[in-house]
This record gives sequence, C-alpha cells and structure tokens, in this order.
Amino acid sequence: MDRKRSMRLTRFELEIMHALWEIGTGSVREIQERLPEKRRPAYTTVQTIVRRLEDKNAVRRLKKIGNAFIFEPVVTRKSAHHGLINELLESFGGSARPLMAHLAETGKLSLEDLKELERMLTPLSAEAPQQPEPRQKDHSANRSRK
Amino acid sequence: MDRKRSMRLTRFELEIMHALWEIGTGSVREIQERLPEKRRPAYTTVQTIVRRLEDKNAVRRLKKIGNAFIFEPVVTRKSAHHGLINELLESFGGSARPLMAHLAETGKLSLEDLKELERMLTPLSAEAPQQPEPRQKDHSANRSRK
DNA sequence: GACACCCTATGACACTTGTAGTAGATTCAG
DNA sequence: CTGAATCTACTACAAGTGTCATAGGGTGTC
Repeated sequence: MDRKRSMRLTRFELEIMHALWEIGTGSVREIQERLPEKRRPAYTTVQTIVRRLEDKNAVRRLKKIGNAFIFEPVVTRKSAHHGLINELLESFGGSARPLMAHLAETGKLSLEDLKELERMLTPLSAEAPQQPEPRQKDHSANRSRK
Repeated sequence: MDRKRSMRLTRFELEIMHALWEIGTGSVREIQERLPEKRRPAYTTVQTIVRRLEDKNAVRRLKKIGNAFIFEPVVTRKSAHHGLINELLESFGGSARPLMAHLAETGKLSLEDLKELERMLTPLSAEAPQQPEPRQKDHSANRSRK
C-alpha cells in the first residue's frame, strides 16, 4: 500500500501541481511555461520540484517524447484540496464556522453560493428528485494526445 | 514599521499561538502545559518557538513575574485565521466554491450553518440596522454629524 | 558526423522548521 | 547565606524547501 497518507505538498510544489493539473500531462518545460511570468523560476528549479514530486508519488512519468519525459499527476486536484482543507480545519479546532464566517465577511461567499450549497445539502430530506447538479466545469480541457 | 505583511506562521507556531490565545497571556511554562499531552515537546522547544514568534512580532513580552516572562499575543486568532484562509483560497484560484463544496460533502457544514450565514450575508435589508458590523467600507457618506 | 540544443541527473547552498541541550542568571525555601 | 529549582539566552543540528549550476547524454540539422 502506498503510504500516500497525508502527503504534504509545499506551497511551491502545489503551484507546480496546479500547472500540471491544468495541462493534464506535460514536460518540465511545459509546466514551467505555465507558471506566472512574474517570478517564474529557472528551468532546473522546476525540474527539481518535479523530481521531488516524483519522490512523493504525486506525479509520475507517463512516457518519453524525444528526450523529454512527459509527466502526469498522480494525486488529483480534489484530493490535494481536501488535504489542505482538512489541515486548515484542524487549526480551527475542526469547526467550519469560523472559516465560513471569514468567507462571508470578506465577500468571498455570496448568497448565490449559499443557495447552491443548500441545494447540495438537502437532497435526502424531501421528495423532489433534484436534477443532476450541473456538472462543474471540467478544467482538463483536452490533453493533446499527439 | 512592522512588516506584519503576510506573516507566515508554521504549523507548530500556530499550535503555540492557539495555546496562548486560549489562556490570553502566559509564560512559556503555561503555554507548554496547554499543549496536548501526547506529543508535548520539551520546555526549551516551546521556548524556542516562542522566541521565534517574538522575532516575527506575533507575540510580545507583557511583563515579568518572578524570573519568568509573561507573553501575550500580538496577532489575533482572527487575523491569523484570515491569513490561512486567504492562502488556501489562493490555491483554489480565489474561489470559495470548491472549498464550500468540500465542506458540504464531508458533512462539516450543516444546513444550520448555512442558515446562519445567510443571516450574516443578508445585509441591512430589513428595518433594524443595529448590527455594529465590524468595519466594512461604508459607502453612505452621510451621518457622523455628531 | 559535427554542432548546437534541450533534457536529465546530480550536487550545492542558504534558509526554515522542529527539537532540544547547556550555561549562567534569578528566585525561593530554609 | 546556600542550594535547589526555574528561567532565559545561546547554540546545535538534521530534515525540509526554494533556487540553481554543471556535466554529460540524446536529437535534429547540414
């Protein structure tokens, strides 16, 4: 069993993962180019982080094109996010309330959002066969399988 | 000027802060004793972290009792939490939705909570605006005619 | 086949974090 | 006053992180 248990990704590793999640699969070069221009680290810096992500089993080599490896994420964006959120919640003593309060205060949360969530939370209560929840946008666009 | 700007507290520093927030003010010894028994670090370890927190201006020496310093938090629990949340949101591309969805999915969020939030978010739509609403840029330029 | 390129594998280094030991100052019980 | 108990100041150090530089191998172009 792979002890993926509570894999901890650093800030920068997470940035790399985000880039990779966005492009689906890609080489170090492609990942680097996806990073914001301002403060874009050197190629080898990205390479190092990718290697460390490999060590952590967060990404893996999918294949080789030319002399470059193509990587693909092993951990999903979702699971990574869940890990982060749970960590955050721990800091809050496990309660989501302060978190929510913050979001509400800073305007990150709209009434619209709340309505939406309520809908998510209430299915088991009544009779209404709620329609299939418009599947949220699929970022992974098309992975150019060239 | 204190460049408190985006002060970054590590996991352990945060734990120490939590202990201090709980007791209000206290000595290193008191802080240490507030930490969960299992995995309670050595006295000097706590001391070191407190010192680093001093360096970061997250706590300060309030006074001395006997030969021990009494510390008090400088950053509030609230502001620390806000910092963490904003960091998390950044990872999410700034949107609170995935975060909320996760909370809802994992049952960390109840309908009760949502109702409460809705109440917070529903602004002064009603009649009695007696809610002090902690500083929020108030566009209504009149009043203060005192 | 010779070169210019791009990629990978390694090595490095400074800083941060978690963890704690020691030495010397202070304080309190007799 | 003396000695024991505490504290604080300093030092140490290994692991984790952010950041690269270098050396050497594979590839494509004339």
